[in-house]
Amino acid sequence: MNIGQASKASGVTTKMIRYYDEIGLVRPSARTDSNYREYDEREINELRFIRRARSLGFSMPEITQLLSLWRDRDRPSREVKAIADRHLADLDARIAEMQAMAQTLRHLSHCCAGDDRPDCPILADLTQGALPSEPKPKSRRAHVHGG
Amino acid sequence: MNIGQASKASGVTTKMIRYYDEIGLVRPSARTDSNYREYDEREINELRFIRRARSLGFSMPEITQLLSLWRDRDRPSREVKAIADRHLADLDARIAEMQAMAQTLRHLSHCCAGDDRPDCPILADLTQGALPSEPKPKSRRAHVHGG
DNA sequence: CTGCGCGTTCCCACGGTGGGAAGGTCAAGC
DNA sequence: GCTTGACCTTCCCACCGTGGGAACGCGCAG
Repeated sequence: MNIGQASKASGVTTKMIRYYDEIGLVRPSARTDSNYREYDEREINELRFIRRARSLGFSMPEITQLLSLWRDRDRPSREVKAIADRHLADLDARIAEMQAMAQTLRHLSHCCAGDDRPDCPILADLTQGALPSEPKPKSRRAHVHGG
Repeated sequence: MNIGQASKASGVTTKMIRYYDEIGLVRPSARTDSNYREYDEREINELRFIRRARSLGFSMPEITQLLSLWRDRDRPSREVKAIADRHLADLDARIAEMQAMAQTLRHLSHCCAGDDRPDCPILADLTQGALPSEPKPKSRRAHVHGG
């Protein structure tokens, strides 16, 4: 299978397949005399694996680990689970962060008349909002706007 | 105020202040003879505005619009609200997407023993998961993997 | 005048993805 | 055989923010 066929079979663009080759994630099993990449069923599956993993939000480094675990028939599922759980925690944190943004925005939007007049609580919030506000970096941590 | 002072006053790094200058978002009101950027109170406020807007997840294009509305004393709050609502919808969509990922992952993780054995529902999902899933390419177009 | 901190510009990197140019290859049709 | 067009190759560039750092200029204090 050449790259185009691999692309159709895996649902990964040729650009991305070349990129995965370049970064050493999925190397074609062979090259033809004329330097065309050749992929076999196994690599197609790896490509699909990556596609699926990306759709679950895994980063490339995580996928690299996942893929090497996948290739190792003797992996302990513990390791896979650890990666998944770490990613899950990360995902949850980002969701929480975005929900905080959304909630603030929802409130602000709710308070905004949205008419022809210039008075706008949204701009008002943006204007004064989030002053440096760290006169006492005592025990509190974890600002929304991270620094 | 030079860039360092502006940075302290606004909470925006000097790198970012230069970047905002470069893309024309916030230009220093003046330059000294020796080409140092000079910022006045107004620009410090704009910098803070941007910082706050970014903390709410607005993109640079959105901030560009927001900022020009902020500068216009006669803006209709309608326009501000429209931008905020669009961003909010975008945020909600991304949250939903990430929640779907998280839920799938949570389920998979839950099903994974996480021990020394190699059997792993997480890898199993990744392996076969998300087949191209187009048994009937009838009227539908718009492939995920575009040509 | 020297030293240091701060300013300036310019380039590079990241993560992933896509666009496109310039050139080689392959299969099909004449 | 030769042409054509689709496909392959590599290489560079862009995005969006953000940070790192080099090379060089400036300002203030000793």
